[in-house]
Amino acid sequence: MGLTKSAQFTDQQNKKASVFKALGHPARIAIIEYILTQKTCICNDLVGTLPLSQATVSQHLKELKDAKIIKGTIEGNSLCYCLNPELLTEIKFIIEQYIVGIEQNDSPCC
Amino acid sequence: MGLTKSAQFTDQQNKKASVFKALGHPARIAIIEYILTQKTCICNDLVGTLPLSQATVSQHLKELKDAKIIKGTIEGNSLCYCLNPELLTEIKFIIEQYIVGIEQNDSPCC
DNA sequence: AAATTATATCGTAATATTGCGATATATCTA
DNA sequence: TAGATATATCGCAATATTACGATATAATTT
Repeated sequence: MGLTKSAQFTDQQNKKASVFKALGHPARIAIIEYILTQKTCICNDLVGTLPLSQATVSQHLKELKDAKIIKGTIEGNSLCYCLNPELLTEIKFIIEQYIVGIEQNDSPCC
Repeated sequence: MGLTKSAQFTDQQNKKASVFKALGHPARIAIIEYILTQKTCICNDLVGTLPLSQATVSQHLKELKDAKIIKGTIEGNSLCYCLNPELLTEIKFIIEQYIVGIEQNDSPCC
């Protein structure tokens, strides 16, 4: 057991879940919020900001990058990460659809 | 290791992360979407709908309930779960804040 | 009251995630 | 080119999550 039955759900459901999963760790929320405080992008001054080692920060960045929540460009001998507004907009739409769906239920019960 | 350093992040960051974490599993996305297809609330016809056992479905419902994404009321000898529009609206605000934050960066770089 | 139905919880096995030190890779600087 | 700097990846130990059968709880029906 312990193996998520991804094959049994739709691609859409798995895709949505993996984006939310990427947002589901405080370090990754902290990374997103740190990027927002910077006018330009970040490099690994994150390592100085977060209570985590360089290896761990790099791992979290990778997860955010894999989920396309952030994107990065090479900037000399360091990497420059930015938030991806397109993906955040998609997430917003998912949640909005859910809210609209609730409102359309003409007989709410709880 | 493997112990998330929650104490090192802000309450806000931990709270946001735990809501997203609750959304970060395809079964829980499927549960949310199933509730949306029903005019009234659900009980455990979910067990017939999802490829998971009753125990596992109940566990996922508990996580959604703990995160306040759904709320339930007793309905005879079964439980009736509904989505919580307030919480979904909060999630929408979090994402919107991030999007606004990006837009206010006058020198985007990626 | 006994059987049925609906749901929750316990215990357990398996997989996944988190975190870090060590090491690899790649660019920049002297 | 050698050393410094920035980042990624490997390998491992520890904790967390997922899933399920068995069992508990509680209301409903017969």
